[in-house]
Amino acid sequence: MTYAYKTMRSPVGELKLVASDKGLAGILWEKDNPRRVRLSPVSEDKNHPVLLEAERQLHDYFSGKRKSFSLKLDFKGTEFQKKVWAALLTIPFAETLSYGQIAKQIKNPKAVRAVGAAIGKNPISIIAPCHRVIGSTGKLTGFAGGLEAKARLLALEGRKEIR
Amino acid sequence: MTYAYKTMRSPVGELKLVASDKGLAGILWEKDNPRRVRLSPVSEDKNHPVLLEAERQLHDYFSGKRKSFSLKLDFKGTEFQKKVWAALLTIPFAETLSYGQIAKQIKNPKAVRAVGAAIGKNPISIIAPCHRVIGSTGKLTGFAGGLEAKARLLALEGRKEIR
DNA sequence: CGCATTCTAGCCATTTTCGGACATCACAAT
DNA sequence: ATTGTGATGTCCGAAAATGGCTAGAATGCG
Repeated sequence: MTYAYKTMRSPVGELKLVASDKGLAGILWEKDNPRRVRLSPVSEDKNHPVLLEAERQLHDYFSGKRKSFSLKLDFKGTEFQKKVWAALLTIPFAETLSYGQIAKQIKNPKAVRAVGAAIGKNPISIIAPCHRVIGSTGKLTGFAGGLEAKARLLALEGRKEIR
Repeated sequence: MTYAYKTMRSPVGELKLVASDKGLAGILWEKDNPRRVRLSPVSEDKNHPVLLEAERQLHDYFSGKRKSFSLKLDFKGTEFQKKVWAALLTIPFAETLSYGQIAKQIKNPKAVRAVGAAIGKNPISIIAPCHRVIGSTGKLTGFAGGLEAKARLLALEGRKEIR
């Protein structure tokens, strides 16, 4: 199976959208480490319907016209990771949770570091809002797209925990 | 990708023939350990052209009417293993070689045990004649289908190194 | 001695195992 | 305030174990 992809510009740099035959499978950063998220083989398809729709919704999001997404998503990962990523989808626009709160939510309160690792491998950035997960102390800790981008996204949503 | 399979009776027990879209990929023994050769997922297809042809040639072989096979083979394995299995194909009907001789033939004369291990994982038994490889002392040593079957095959080819 | 059998130490690709490192955090002990 | 600890899933590298072996040495027996 081969993934279709397409790139787009955004306020947080170039994004690479990736789709499988089941839905959107990835939103990757320009300088994303290829071993962070493994989606291959890929081939470019600038007219893929899922990718075009994703691009449209993202544009709306970046211009402030959209606060939630409606797309078929196809998460590739382990059971544990899928649970974590599903939890991300429940965080509303402009709100934040800590890694520990996510751990509790998936009924595995001690798996805090594991949650961190799983979020670090979130394939569908932005739509699965890993940027809304911050340290329990309020620090931004880490972000695949760079902490700058994390702060930028939160600012876009009206929060100012930028340090 | 899914493999097609079909079973057949033979003088050395029931055989399971497996084909990929590129050719014959396996001939497995009835009580073959599933982790010896990994070909999955599979689904039964009693009319698969490659499998039917393989079955025909095997029948001829067992009834003494055929001394060599002519089929497209699709070996799944590492580079090293493929080299070893390719060497097997060069052993003529009714002849035998030792593991050390195979090692020499693939220009890796010291990789004797590695050759043993690779032959132990030969996916296409009988057609890739692992039964024609015996210890340097003449002993039959090992065989995935059981030493009995090994002796049987060699006897069928007119040799009598049965101990 | 001569010959057969047993032991031993190398050899090498693959598989299995093990130990850290991680986008953490609550709690306890300095 | 700062530092240490344990709990957790996944990945990755390194290290160890595992074989369908074998040549040569050691051993045992007439």
